[in-house]
Amino acid sequence: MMNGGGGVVCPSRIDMAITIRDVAKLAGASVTAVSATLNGSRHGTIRVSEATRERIYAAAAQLGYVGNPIAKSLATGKTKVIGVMLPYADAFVDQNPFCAQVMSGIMREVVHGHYNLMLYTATSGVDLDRAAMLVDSRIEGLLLVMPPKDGAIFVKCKKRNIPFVSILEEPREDHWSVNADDYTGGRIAAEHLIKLGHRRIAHLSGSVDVNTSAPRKQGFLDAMNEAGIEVPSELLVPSGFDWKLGYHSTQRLLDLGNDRMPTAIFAANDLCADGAIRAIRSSGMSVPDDIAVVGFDDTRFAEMTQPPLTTVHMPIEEMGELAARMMIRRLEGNTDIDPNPVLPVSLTIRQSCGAQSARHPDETSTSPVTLQ
Amino acid sequence: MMNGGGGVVCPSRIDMAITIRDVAKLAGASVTAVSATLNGSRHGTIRVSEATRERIYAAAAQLGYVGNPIAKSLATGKTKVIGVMLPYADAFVDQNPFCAQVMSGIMREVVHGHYNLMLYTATSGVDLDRAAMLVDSRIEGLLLVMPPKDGAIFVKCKKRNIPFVSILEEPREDHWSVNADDYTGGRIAAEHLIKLGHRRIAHLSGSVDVNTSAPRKQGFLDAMNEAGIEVPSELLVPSGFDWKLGYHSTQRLLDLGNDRMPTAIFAANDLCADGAIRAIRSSGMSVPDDIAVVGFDDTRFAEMTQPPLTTVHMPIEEMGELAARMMIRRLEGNTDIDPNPVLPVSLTIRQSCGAQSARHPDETSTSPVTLQ
DNA sequence: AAGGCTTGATAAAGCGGTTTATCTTCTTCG
DNA sequence: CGAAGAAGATAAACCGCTTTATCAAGCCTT
Repeated sequence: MMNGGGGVVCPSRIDMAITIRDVAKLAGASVTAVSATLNGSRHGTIRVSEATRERIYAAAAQLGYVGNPIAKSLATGKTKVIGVMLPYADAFVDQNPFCAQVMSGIMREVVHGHYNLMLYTATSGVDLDRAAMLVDSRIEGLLLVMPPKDGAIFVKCKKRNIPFVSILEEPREDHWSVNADDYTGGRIAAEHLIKLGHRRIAHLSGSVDVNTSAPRKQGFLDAMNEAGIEVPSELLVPSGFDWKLGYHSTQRLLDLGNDRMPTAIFAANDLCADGAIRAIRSSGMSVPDDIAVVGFDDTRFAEMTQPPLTTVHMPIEEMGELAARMMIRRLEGNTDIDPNPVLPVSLTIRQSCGAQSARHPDETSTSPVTLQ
Repeated sequence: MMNGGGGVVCPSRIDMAITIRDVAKLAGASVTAVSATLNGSRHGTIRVSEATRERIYAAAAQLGYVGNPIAKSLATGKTKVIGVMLPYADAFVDQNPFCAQVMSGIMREVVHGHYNLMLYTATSGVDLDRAAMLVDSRIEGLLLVMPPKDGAIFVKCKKRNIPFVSILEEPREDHWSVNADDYTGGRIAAEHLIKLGHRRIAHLSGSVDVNTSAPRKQGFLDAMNEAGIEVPSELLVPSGFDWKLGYHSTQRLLDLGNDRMPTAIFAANDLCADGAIRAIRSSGMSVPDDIAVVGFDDTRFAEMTQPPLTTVHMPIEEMGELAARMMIRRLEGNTDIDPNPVLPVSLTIRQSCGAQSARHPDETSTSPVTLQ
């Protein structure tokens, strides 16, 4: 022994946390034994007797040992961290609760699976793809919320060999994704309005570079077509996911005059629908009496419009949850996973479509009717 | 060359990324040289000639070398990761853009400082303090958004020696925090309403366990007092930060009858103010003509109420930004930092107070008037 | 009694970086 | 010309943990 040969051993590690060696020393056991015990892993040849284990637990407790996840990660190659990439769109993220709700779902599942969550966002001026460069080997997998079509980010993930699941991206052969049935959503919105007797129904469509816009529109058109109703092009207004866009688009519809104006509007999403409602009401007309409005998403915001919004319900939190679960199962070697689940949508009926009478706002949100 | 001598070198590390050793070998330099070069650190005795550096850069580029942050963290003791702890309150987080806006600010600064962001949230059923247990040595510092009063989380951070900055927590000797001037906010809201001729002004106060509630109320009371206006207790209604609470509290005020009903309401926050507006309008009265309403926060949501909300402006994103900047500066050894900054507030005048006439909704939000 | 399991335990080799200590050369100067 | 310094480079220790060999008994077997 004699403390020989080893050179200068730092005598007092200042401000250093308790290490596994400290525990081993105090317990009179080997580092190996401590590691195996504390990880509960009956590893290969490593066996620890009950007595030793007791001493190790006691020592760990006494020292207040909390391992070092960084060292663990380096040794195991696993970080237990999942990344989430959020789109940046100022008003969108701040005004639309969609992302917040997706995050709620993701968070729940991530915590449940004992993972941690690293957040990435494109900041103004820096786009999603550049933000993707920040993604490094700190994370085991990446969840992409509403990624841009064919973004360079996919290429980067593949090159770095980081598995990813995107939320709201058209299902693709080589991508894992979680989607809602936008097409059917468009259909049931249209069918509902048709059933209520509407014939002149307008659609405010979402921006073309967002994946959900096209199928929602197509579902709407198909339903109209099947009902034998022709949709004049003046009622198909390119709009967007912002309420101001919805407002202006609707104003244009109102400008068509009494005979050509629609009696109902199916909007790209809830925010857009809200814009429509505002435009209608500020022109002195009533929702739903003069013009009915149906939205899409059924975010928390939909209960707050006046009147409360009838809207296509997407299971938003569930989508976040599912994406996270798929990722975790994949990371843990489970191969029995549907790579492109499409979640069903339904119709949440509140007052903006006229199918349900107006009531006090605090009652409405608690008991909307759900169809389909 | 001959690939000789090295003993059993694993010939094909499957799925392994390029390491610093690979670069060194290809460049014909030492690992030390590569590390020093790539970090730009002219470390103590380590000098690298221009020629060698060239070769190293070339080799790194050729191999597509992207270091391993985990290994780096283990070696340096720094992770370049900052944690953010968000409060969990379902509707609150999902409906109120406050947290989203704070996060925007934080994110901007974190990215700018070349840090990464780890997100923690209390999930339903698991409270903030339990969530704090998840906070481990992966992070260098923690930002707490609206932490509970005297939460166990503070104790834990201190025990683990993790520096933290909280956003919206009463300034305390031993805590770093970023706050807005809630007290003055209460004052200017009251003063504004008084100037507009109101005498019977009600206050819907926030829940007592939130730090901002008391000073906002006190500022309001002091301003009223200084103006020589007494505030009957029936006009001081305990409410909360949810619009439904605001709705119900306001209904109670309306039930007081014409002579005792307030002519103006100062609400705890924007959401609560929205509830007040709804209650007033659904009882057939007008905002601001019958009753004026002023909110607090000036979140993005304030532009969306009908009529658009006059509200006390808090620099929300700036608060997030500042908290993150304080943390980063602290982590980098800068000691010249005010540990308890209080940011000034102002009054954003829109239509709900009657000081500005109603206009089209899309114009209003772009040009609100700012006072103070 | 020698060999074969099983049980309990450990030293030591990574993981992929950083950083210290040491070692050549090559200048430069008294 | 010899010594001191500077420049350039590197081996090896270390960060804290996991995991693979390897070893030492103790207990059966045949």
